[in-house]
Amino acid sequence: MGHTQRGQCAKRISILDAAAQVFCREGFSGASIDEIAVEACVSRQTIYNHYREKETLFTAVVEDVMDRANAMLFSILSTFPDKSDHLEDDLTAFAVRLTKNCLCNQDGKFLRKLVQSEGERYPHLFETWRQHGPGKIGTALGALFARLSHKGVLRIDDFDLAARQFLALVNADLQMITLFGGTPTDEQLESAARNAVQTFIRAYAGPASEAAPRTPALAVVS
Amino acid sequence: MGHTQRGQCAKRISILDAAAQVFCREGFSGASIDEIAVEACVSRQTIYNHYREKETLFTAVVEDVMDRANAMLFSILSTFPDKSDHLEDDLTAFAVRLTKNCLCNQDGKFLRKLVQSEGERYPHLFETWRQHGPGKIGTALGALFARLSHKGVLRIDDFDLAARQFLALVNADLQMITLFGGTPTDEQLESAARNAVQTFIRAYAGPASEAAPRTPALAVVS
DNA sequence: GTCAAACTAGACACTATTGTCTAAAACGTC
DNA sequence: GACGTTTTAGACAATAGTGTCTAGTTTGAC
Repeated sequence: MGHTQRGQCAKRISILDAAAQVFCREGFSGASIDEIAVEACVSRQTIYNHYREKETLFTAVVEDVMDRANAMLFSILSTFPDKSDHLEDDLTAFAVRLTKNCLCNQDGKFLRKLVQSEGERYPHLFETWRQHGPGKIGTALGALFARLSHKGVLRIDDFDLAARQFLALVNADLQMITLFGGTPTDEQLESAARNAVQTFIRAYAGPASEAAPRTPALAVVS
Repeated sequence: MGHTQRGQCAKRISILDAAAQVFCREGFSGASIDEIAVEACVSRQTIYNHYREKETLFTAVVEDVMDRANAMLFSILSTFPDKSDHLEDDLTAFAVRLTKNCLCNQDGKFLRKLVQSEGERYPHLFETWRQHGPGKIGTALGALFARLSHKGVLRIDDFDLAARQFLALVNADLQMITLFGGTPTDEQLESAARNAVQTFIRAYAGPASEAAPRTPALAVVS
């Protein structure tokens, strides 16, 4: 048993990579092993050697993409602006990083599409993703917003809610583009992020919810 | 040629209905004509009589759902609060109507899922939908927000942007639920709508954007 | 160079699906 | 009840895909 790790590993990666693309393009039923084999420059039998059957390959691909996506996600989360004198610019830059590297990249597209189309068929597979991915991002972002709130930079009651709304706002301008598999340009990313951050800051800046519950009359500039 | 409209029409509806469910559940490739026939309580040949082939049936189903969804959408849009002394409550109720009858119902689920999974394969089919559906809802909602803004109830610069953000905020709390095909409860709908409306009003209420212009250049649209 | 492991190419049985065809049955109208 | 239309059930060929098997080839470590 010589440790031919490099060769095997290269094939594995090649297979996973090709399978991800084909599954994403055609869905689970529409993807054929032959197609994946051709795209991976590998014989069909090799695929069956590594992964017993189509479903095994599929779950392996999903787990692989999930791991990469989560790693990237928390890597980006760690760049959340901790101290900043230009909150709008820093939050915008953060939002751009987040969208570009997590939400709009290859893996993000794959997960959005596959969760949507095959999520109901593989509940446990995607539920772990939901917990470790979008579930965690909410609370993690929430914790980061909590820091900003405690510093008085923002005035936030419900941190998790604010995090969800932040993400939703960032997606507001991108959804139409990303819906058909399109990739937004850098300008679109920038614009979407800035629009989102401006609205977010307007909603959560200034001393609110102290005297007056939530009705208007809030001075904006600090 | 007796006008047996009722019988034929009933079959057509039955087929379209069953096909929508099966296509939604299994995707285009995964759905089999036999399955649809069984679900529609109809022989397979009848399907081939009405729709020449699988693809014809699929486009017919999509167009059918699109029409229903658009009709419902504009029906709900017409209930946008025109005059209101309780803006938050009225906007919340509107958001609940919108989510319940358009975004989270059977047709909304179908369109979200199928646009995502088959959108790239049928560009023209879903592009018309994009223009007549979500494309129009943005501008239509934008026009309604413009009215509120001109009355001084809200202070909005970019109406279409505000509309997109309103929709995004409403979805913020629902995405996690609706992602796996789940249907939110009335309480969840209410809560999501209220959270969204409160944040939206906080961002767009009060005299803003006159003393401190937040950014010179926005409104980037390609 | 040897050797074992991995890879390849192709044939193979099996199943599922599409779309066609036919003859019988059901339906609705007159 | 007769008639035309629609529906049905089933057989049917054609195609495509899965997963297995085998025999031959490459690869990499020693």
